[in-house]
Amino acid sequence: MDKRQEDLLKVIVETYVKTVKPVGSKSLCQKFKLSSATIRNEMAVLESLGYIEKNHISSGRIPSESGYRYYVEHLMEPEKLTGSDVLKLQNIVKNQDLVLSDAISQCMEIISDLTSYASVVLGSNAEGNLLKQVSIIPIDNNKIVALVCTNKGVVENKQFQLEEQTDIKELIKTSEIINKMLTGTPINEVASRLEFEIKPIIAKQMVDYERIYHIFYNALSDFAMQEADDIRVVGRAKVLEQPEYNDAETIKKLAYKLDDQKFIKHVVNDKDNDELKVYIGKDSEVDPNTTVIKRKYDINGESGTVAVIGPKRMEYARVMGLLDYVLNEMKKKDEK
Amino acid sequence: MDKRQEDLLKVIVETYVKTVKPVGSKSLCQKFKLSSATIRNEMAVLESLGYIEKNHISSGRIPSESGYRYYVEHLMEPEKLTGSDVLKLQNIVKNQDLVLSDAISQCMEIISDLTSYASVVLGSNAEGNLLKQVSIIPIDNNKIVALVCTNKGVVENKQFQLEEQTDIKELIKTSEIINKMLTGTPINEVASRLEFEIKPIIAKQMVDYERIYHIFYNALSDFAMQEADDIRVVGRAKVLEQPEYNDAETIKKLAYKLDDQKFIKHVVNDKDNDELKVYIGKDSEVDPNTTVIKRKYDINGESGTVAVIGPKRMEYARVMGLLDYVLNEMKKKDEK
DNA sequence: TTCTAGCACTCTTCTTTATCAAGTGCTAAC
DNA sequence: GTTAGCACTTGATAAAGAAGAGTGCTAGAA
Repeated sequence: MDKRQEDLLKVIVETYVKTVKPVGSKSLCQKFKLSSATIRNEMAVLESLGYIEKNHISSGRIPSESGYRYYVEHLMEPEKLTGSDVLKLQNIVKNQDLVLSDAISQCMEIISDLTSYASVVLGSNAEGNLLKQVSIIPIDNNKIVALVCTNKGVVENKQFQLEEQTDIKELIKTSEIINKMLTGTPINEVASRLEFEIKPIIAKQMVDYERIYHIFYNALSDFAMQEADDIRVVGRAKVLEQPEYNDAETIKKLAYKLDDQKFIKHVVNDKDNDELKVYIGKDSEVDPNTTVIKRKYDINGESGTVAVIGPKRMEYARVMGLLDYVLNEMKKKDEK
Repeated sequence: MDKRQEDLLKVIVETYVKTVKPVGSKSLCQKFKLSSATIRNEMAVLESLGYIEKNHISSGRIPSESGYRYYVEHLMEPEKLTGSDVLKLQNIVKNQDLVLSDAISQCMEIISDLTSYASVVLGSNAEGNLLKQVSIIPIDNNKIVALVCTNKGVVENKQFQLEEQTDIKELIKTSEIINKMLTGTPINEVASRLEFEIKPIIAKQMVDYERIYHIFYNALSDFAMQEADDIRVVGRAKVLEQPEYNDAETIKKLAYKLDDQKFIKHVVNDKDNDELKVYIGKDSEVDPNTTVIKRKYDINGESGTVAVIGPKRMEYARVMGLLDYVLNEMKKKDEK
């Protein structure tokens, strides 16, 4: 591909992204100061290379998946944000109260708003977390809340109904034992240490130890199952408005997938460990017309993943720019 | 309306609910042992009363909104559950660990699954809750988690980034003061008492009291704003599969509304204080083809609202039966 | 070589037209 | 009060035609 062909591909992608209409040769004459015939010839080359395709024999061209990929990898660069975009994000970036994970969540909400794509925030997996503290808060005579907090500040709470014979004092005592012995334990090992180290101890001291064990086991096991890492999807409904989703069946399927947390987690999760990954079309596993842009971050030990889900015909440069901006600002903020 | 007309309306509603096709006079001959002409005459009466309508001059009849309403109020009664439905719900009902609110949430998930409608659980509004306890958990030198727990076991947690000069000991001390002085305060009054009672005290004792006040104010104000009462919508995507939603525009709009928590909260909230309320069609505010069945519960002081959102052509009797069953079982369980 | 004008061809989209089946309302007779 | 019969309306479906956009290819110009 020579320079002119690359230029042509770039213009085709960007035009199609804007107009959502197949790009014809005539419409590009002006821009290239060439006749439509010449452009048609060049287009034929791009088509034979697999970068563009046509819906039917006499339609304009649209970028193929590899066309988009080539565009993302070679032709595009992250767009500088506009003033108003910066303004909207600044509110959050400047807010000193916000902990990293919350700040990122809120920024991703804004990004979803700005772009009309869906955004995903996958909190740092609890896997690496260490147990910080468990607490029992008595609500009334037969109800308690068990709280579990990790060293990264992830909190899980669960209510339990007690039976008559269970003594709240014993529960609290057990929580103290756990805090003394298990603080600092990786969260996914807690359940087994609970069984083999804590259970024997309380078995000697307490009447209703089975039940007490059961409660802590339950409160802690959510983490072990990794259900605790919270995934948040924003803008599910907004992305459906994109014009390529114009068929009832497609929309239903897409809505279904976007609503399925497990699936989204799978899509966004560590299929690859790259810092930046763009899954275009079929690669997205979401829908042949959909792209997922995924970025991992690791700022001062706190790591996680953010992603944007939109049509294949996505404003790649803009989204990249937005993500760059947010993660850079976060890094800056952390360094201060 | 005489008995025969009521029967006819009932059959029309139930047939239409099953088939999603306008009901013609011929198809009812067998069931009523009458000629189609007679049925047509009776249908004309029902139509003049506004209970059924036709799409166009020569189509079969479909129930109108008031037709459905009449059906719900006079012709239908809650359906007894099938064995398999009971079986699926029993798993949750029998689980002694589950606190009421969790049990109800999980039952509503099952109901959404069984019916393919969306279900909503609106946790008891935090408005009536009283402050039980606030805690500060230090995560590391400059990060803490602030926990707020109410007398009904609702827990809210929020992370805060500390600045250098803020002393964690002072934060913890403040939390103790709050616990001593404000426990039992209605949650929506906490913010103002914090300002007028706590702030003056800590102002005397602590250097960085402004910042400390700010943290607690923030942690507590979510409740005051009533964002804390958690609403959960399940089956958002599933309900879109209903055959009446076959137009891309309609589906998008519906998806949009179901994804909007504020809107759903508005729909399900106390427009009326009735224990059971059925909003049919336009009354639902969701979509002219949609019905919302809403039930409030108050079991042992814990109150909340559950709702089912489905097509206007809903299996009313079944949904009513399911809701009856769940709430009755919960009540029984509580009495034990 | 490289570019361009011209033309036949293909395919989509939109509109028009015709036909079919379902179901109604009405009348007259049972 | 019920029914048979018939004219009529409407939506849905398919077929046919016209318009428009855009292509590929050929032959000639720069």
